[in-house]
Amino acid sequence: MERKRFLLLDIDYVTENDEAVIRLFGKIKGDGENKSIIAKDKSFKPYIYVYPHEIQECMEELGELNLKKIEKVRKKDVGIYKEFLKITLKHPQEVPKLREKIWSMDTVVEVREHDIPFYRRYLIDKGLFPMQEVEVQGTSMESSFSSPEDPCIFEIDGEPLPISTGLPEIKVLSFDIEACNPKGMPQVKQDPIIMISLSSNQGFKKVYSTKPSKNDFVEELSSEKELLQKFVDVVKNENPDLITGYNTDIFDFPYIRDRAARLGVTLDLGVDGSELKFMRRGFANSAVIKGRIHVDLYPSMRRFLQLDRYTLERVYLEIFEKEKKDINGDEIHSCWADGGERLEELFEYSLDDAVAVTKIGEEMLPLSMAITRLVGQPLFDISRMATGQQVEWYLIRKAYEYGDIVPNKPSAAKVANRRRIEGGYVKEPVLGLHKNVVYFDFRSLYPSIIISRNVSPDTLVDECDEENCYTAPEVGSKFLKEPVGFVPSVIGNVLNERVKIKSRMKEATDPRERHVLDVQQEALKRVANTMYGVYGFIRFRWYCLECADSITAWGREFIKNTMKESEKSGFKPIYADTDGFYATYVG
DNA sequence: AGCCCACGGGG
DNA sequence: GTGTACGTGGGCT
Repeated sequence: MERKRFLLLDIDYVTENDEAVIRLFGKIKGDGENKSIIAKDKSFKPYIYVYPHEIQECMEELGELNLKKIEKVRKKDVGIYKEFLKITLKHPQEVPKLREKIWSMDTVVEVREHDIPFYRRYLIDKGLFPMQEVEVQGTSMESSFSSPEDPCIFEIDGEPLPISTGLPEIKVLSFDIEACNPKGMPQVKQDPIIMISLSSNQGFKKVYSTKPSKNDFVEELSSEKELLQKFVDVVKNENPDLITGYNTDIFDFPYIRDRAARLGVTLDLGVDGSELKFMRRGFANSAVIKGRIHVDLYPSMRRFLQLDRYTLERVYLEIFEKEKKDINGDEIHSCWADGGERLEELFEYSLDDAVAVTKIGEEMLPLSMAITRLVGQPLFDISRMATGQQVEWYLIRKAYEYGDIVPNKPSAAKVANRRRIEGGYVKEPVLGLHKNVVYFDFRSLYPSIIISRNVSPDTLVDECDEENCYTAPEVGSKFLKEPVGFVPSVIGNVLNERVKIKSRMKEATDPRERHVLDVQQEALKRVANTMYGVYGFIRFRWYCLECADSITAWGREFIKNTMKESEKSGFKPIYADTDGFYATYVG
């Protein structure tokens, strides 16, 4: 038996001999080493929980189904211990087939944790975190691929071991394609791809095109087919950990896919030799390359920045505070047709776009990776998730650690019935120009209210003696003082961890280490500040109207009291919103 | 006011 | 893939 240690980049499962096999995609990093590994684990099985009316009868009824295993387990459900049946199945795809059947049984109240994707379940149960290292033991297998960067195929025997270390250097390759149409947006049926630009965070800069240039960063290919083949070859040769672009889910990759299909080019970009594929994520598609993380920076930028528009130019200006050179979309066709100096400009613009994406990635990816390492789900998923969903998956992992059973996702009917909550306190501004303005910041108000008032679905009670509970103003909801609720406990740990990291930051002398810690504490802050939101978002598992209303009620009270208090010290409040208030000092 | 539907980014 | 965005703003009834 041998051991392998690698950076965990991605995870999925495949079916081999009717059995689900988890695949961990990683990189063995060392002195300039950039070797891919695919570690397979055949031992993990899917499972769901069943809450029975009467446990013995239910076991008997379930026994008639062809299940792998039925066990009695005790799990905490919204603060109360209950006996559940844990049902192990043979294959993840049995879950959607069987859960309806089981749910409709007379002996069954409900089915729980039936909608947690298999690879996510694996990460949670094994305590693994993407973008961290993992150590596995097992056997190296004969590789069946013949790509230049042949991955090591490894069969896991035993438990994978999470290793807590710093983040090794990540290799990022960004790309951008150009295609043009005289009348507007290029049409995939008629307009070829005219150039593909690639830029890496390790100095790679190239434009491939079907026209020549006097610039030496441009390489001419004889046809569009050759151009696409070159793109595939470069990706395989560079073997990046991450592939980034801007709106690549919606534009670049679908365009490449359709042109490649017409021209007969195989887009075998995956580490396992698999082809580029598309995943339905709701209404939009995402482009998936197995074993490499495709991060479309566009959805990430929508989350991280608060802007009126999210064009690459606008985002670039926001982050770097300078303009990026830009060619108007309508002009691309004439630049291409005219040739000469205008074409040279187009080559430069195209490369500049890819380089801009690399630069934006260098600024923003560290935060995405820190959130990935905190939440513990793949970067591919994290980069496309709303912050509320990130928090939900963080809580699902914590629920597993705490021995709590996860609430079900609400049905469409339930979502429609759920009410949105009243917002924070807003005081209309006193109009005019004010001198000596100060800002009282309460952004961390909600997390601290959740902790200090123990606001959680599992501490919410109908009736309680005044001394044993906290009662929210206006709404009157009551929360037990003891024991510490699930969400308050999780937020408490997040904030404690953040304090620890901040003190480590103060001690750190290496500016790079300080930066890494700074990004980590930022990720913790974001998760803590979003966490109260899970109570108020109607489609969330931990939705709790009373909790959400109580938090904002306490928040309003707190802001108003603080405003009143500040007046005693000579301040005059002029404007307040949810997060704090402005005041002038009048003495 | 309430409902429906289109839109975002990309060239 | 143990799946099916999301929030908003305009036009219309």
